[in-house]
Amino acid sequence: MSCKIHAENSDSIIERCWPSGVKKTHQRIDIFLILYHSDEPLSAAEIFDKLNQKAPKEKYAFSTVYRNLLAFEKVGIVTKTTLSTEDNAVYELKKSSHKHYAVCTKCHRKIPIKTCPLHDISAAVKDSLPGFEITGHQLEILGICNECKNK
Amino acid sequence: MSCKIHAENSDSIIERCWPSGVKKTHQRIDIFLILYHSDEPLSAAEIFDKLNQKAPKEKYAFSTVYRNLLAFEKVGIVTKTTLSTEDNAVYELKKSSHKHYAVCTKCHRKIPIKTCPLHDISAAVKDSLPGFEITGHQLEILGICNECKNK
DNA sequence: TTGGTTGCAAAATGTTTGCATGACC
DNA sequence: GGTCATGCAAACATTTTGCAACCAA
Repeated sequence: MSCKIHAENSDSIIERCWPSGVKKTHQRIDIFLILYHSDEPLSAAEIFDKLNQKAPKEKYAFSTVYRNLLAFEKVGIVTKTTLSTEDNAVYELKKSSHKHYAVCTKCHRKIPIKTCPLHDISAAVKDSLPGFEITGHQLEILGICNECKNK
Repeated sequence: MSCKIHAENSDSIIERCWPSGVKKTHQRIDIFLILYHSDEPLSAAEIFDKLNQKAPKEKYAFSTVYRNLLAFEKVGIVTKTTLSTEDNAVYELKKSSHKHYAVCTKCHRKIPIKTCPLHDISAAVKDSLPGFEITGHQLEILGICNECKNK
């Protein structure tokens, strides 16, 4: 899944990225790595599926997934959002630079957008919202992706 | 609720705005008027509550709300979205110019933003998404509203 | 009159919680 | 060894569906 030429092994990713104050369990580590290697936000169900397809012998509970996503969110390394095309929540690791997605309204594919077109917009918005302290924003571009268009 | 100086009465709103091909029932009309007079997107539960507080003698079923919101969506006069701060879907009438909201992350107040800062951004985004046909976008500004800040 | 719409109840999702067992430090 | 995390099951919330009675055209 990783796009790096020299794939970093899981141990060193964990060593480098693990949040302090969070006990390591193999379930947590597995969930973290799935998020780490995904280039799009995942639903709890998608994470659950990936867990079980990676290690069918292991047992994972749905509640474990939810509880750990919440735990990660609390220590600030995971963001929970809801895309406007879906009814359920999706989760992703907070990256140094935040991300936006182009969402295909047909296949629901989520394509990360490299640039954030909003950095200098905040000021303009600020004028129309006196007193409102902007802490962030969420942007989705909706449309039909290349693959769906050619069907 | 209406901000107009000469409040338009319900009958003429319905006569002017009712979508063709949709049978009129008093439940549908009530739901439509609630959406019409709201300046923020509403959840199915909020619409249901408003229905029953407006006319406590009448009976409305939750399923009626959902079915009619879907019916309105199908004929293209209602938009269903999910705000990133909430888990459930919200609905609003499509207005001639679409709207964005500033969402307070504390009280979840939704403040409509007058301008859409994205019209000329689409082009810039288009470059980074070859083949992706942009049909729309969804933007939320997150932050703390004036009221919450002064608590 | 007749087909679409409603209310009710039940099912289907998605998410959260209680509790006893089990694993990490 | 004590504490916190897990699995399981049950609770909960939101949304969808089946069906008989009902209403608008």
